[in-house]
Amino acid sequence: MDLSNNTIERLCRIFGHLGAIEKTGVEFVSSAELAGALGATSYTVRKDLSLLGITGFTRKGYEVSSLKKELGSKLRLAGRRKACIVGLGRLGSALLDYEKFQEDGFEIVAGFDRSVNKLERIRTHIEVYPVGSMKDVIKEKGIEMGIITVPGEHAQEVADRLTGCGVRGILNFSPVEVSVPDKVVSVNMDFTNALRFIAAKLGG
Amino acid sequence: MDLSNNTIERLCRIFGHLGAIEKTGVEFVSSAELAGALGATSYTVRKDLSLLGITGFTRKGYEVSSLKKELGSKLRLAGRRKACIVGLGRLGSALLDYEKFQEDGFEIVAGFDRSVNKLERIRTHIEVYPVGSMKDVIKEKGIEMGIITVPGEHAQEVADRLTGCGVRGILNFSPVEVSVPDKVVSVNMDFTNALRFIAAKLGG
DNA sequence: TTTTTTTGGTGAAAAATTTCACAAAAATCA
DNA sequence: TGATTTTTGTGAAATTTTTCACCAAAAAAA
Ligand SMILES: NC(=O)c1ccc[n+]([C@@H]2O[C@H](COP(=O)([O-])OP(=O)(O)OC[C@H]3O[C@@H](n4cnc5c(N)ncnc54)[C@H](O)[C@@H]3O)[C@@H](O)[C@H]2O)c1
Ligand SMILES: NC(=O)c1ccc[n+]([C@@H]2O[C@H](COP(=O)([O-])OP(=O)(O)OC[C@H]3O[C@@H](n4cnc5c(N)ncnc54)[C@H](O)[C@@H]3O)[C@@H](O)[C@H]2O)c1
Repeated sequence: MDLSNNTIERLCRIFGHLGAIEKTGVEFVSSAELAGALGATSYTVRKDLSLLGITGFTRKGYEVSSLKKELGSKLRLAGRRKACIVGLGRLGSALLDYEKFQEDGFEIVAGFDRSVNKLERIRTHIEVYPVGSMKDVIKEKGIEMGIITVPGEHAQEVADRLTGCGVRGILNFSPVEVSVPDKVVSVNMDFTNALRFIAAKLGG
Repeated sequence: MDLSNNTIERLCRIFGHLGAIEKTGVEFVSSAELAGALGATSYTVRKDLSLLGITGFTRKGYEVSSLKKELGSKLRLAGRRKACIVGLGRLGSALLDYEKFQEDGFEIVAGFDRSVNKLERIRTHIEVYPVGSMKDVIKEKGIEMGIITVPGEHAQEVADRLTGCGVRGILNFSPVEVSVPDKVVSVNMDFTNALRFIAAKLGG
């Protein structure tokens, strides 16, 4: 099964949205409702789901809890994944303590910084380490994903280090696009570029 | 001229990358180099630029400074834009003091929170206000863009308020997709979904 | 000077993605 | 019961996006 990035992204959002629906106690959701919450069309939602072999019920829609379960297992979002954060400045330390990642199965189990000063000062219940111990900590804790929150100048160097330690997924918050080996999945979240995009769409 | 979102997004990234090249003093850049830095192909870069009527020089590429200038004016990224942040918690207050937005022409000129406590405690040189004064402040300062960093439950309400005050661009950091009037541009940055996407791509 | 190489520009082809159209199934209604 | 409505599932059509092929221009090399 070979899903496009667009499809994967939408399915992940559906998965997230199902969590919210679940809390309301609603049992069934139609493709049109999902589409509305996603900014997509009902066709697209149905097609995306059918690509995974997921089917709903005529005249009822999809059963919320079983859809969530199926998506979770088909997209491998059900298990727990361990992640670390490199760069414990303003942004990195905010992320370090964001409890909601836990709820979604993402466990931030370590923070790294090259400044001993930062490490000493930081107040968190998550263990923090100097970058030197990255290899050991990542191996030992079985960390799969790395979050980069260092200045752009150091982003590539950190990405190299992370992939060198066996990390296969990278979420990069620096404005510099990092290049990674083929097998590694990397996503860039460039806030400034998001603002540029908005400005460009606004025009005038 | 009707550019696709993909094209606009790439052009914005090129614009950002040109800033970095400019600092190195390099005068010309080829479509292949830009493509490399972007994770695109040289065809796409050339086509994107040509859609804007931007042309380069045979055997030299594009002149960095004039390309930046042209992109800036064609995409309206050259001027200064004023933005505000609503929700001054962990993330919002980190964004409030992120100086680099300034360098790119985005001026964060106000912060809003509904908690008086937060407002009193926050240490920043940017003016902060209770949400009640949003309308006045936005009008008075000419704020065009709003950044939402409140909990998901309040995101839609804040988006409504912002658009009600005339804000036309929204960058939403909450995990809840907000719906806005047609004329308003909104971008969602859902970190958890980015992690989900990575996890789904990783598989196993 | 002539040839070769590099790089951009662009219409056409190919590929990918989205939308559509409609059959089928089930709930609702008359 | 039988007609009607609603909603899924999906192959086909339409649209969009990307890639390709190849020409022209200019620099470099011969
Ligand atoms: N803070 C924001 O609101 C914000 C907004 C948009 C983008 N960003 C981006 O996020 C990244 C982090 O921003 P920030 O404001 O938190 O920066 P910051 O300067 O506050 O923190 C950066 C941290 O990274 C550490 N560091 C630097 N080089 C390192 C290395 N090689 N290995 C390990 N640690 C290293 C520093 O010691 C510091 O603690 C930057 O790339 C920035 O552009 C931040
Ligand atoms: N902190 C993170 O690292 C992080 C990571 C991922 C996503 N997010 C998302 O970003 C958003 C902010 O996260 P946070 O951790 O900074 O939250 P937070 O709880 O620290 O801060 C939220 C702030 O919003 C204010 N607020 C609440 N309702 C409001 C309203 N209606 N109008 C104005 N202000 C209001 C609160 O007073 C508070 O100061 C959330 O949606 C969260 O899911 C945060």
